[in-house]
Amino acid sequence: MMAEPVPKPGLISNRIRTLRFHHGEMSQAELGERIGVTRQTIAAIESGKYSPTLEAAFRIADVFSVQLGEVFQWDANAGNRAQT
Amino acid sequence: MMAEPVPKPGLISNRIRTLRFHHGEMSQAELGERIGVTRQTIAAIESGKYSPTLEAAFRIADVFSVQLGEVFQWDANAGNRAQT
DNA sequence: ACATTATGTAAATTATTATTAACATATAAG
DNA sequence: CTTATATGTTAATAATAATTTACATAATGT
Repeated sequence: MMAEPVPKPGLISNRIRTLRFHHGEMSQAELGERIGVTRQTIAAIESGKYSPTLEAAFRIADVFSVQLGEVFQWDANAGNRAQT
Repeated sequence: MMAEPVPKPGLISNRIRTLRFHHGEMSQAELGERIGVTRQTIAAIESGKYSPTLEAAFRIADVFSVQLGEVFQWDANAGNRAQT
């Protein structure tokens, strides 16, 4: 045994990249500055390496003037889905 | 010097307690079971000791069949408010 | 009185998110 | 070619969330 050396595909997806481009091609660095985290953190969140804290999630939605649910989507059924 | 031995009043408030009572007086333990965390974690989140992970927040909202924003409120202006 | 359930809270440990620093590639500008 | 910007990625460390175990009180029921 011993598996999962991989990150976390995760049940939570996000639309950060799209939203950044729809907001003047905002860079990861600028978004990071605006919400108070580093650009590496934005990159990690955007690529789904891990999920942001609830506060960071609220702040990101605020930057784009949308609801939290329009940035992050949680798949309630991931995990217990039919196999094929 | 040396302050803040206290938790974190936090910019994020929640209505978990109210929602639990409006859903058949659901106990902290049951809510915890339903979303996959312990009752102590629910107690800590409910009392504002710290914020839940984004996934836990989505799961809690799902249990009560409401949007995440109806359970957790983020005060965008906390921190930079007028002083009386 | 005794048992059960719900909740509060604390300490020690584990897991996860975030940080800084570093080095990489790609692109556009001059 | 050189410079600057944007992004990808990794390692080591720090900060925060969650866990288990434990003990406490209050309320309810028998």
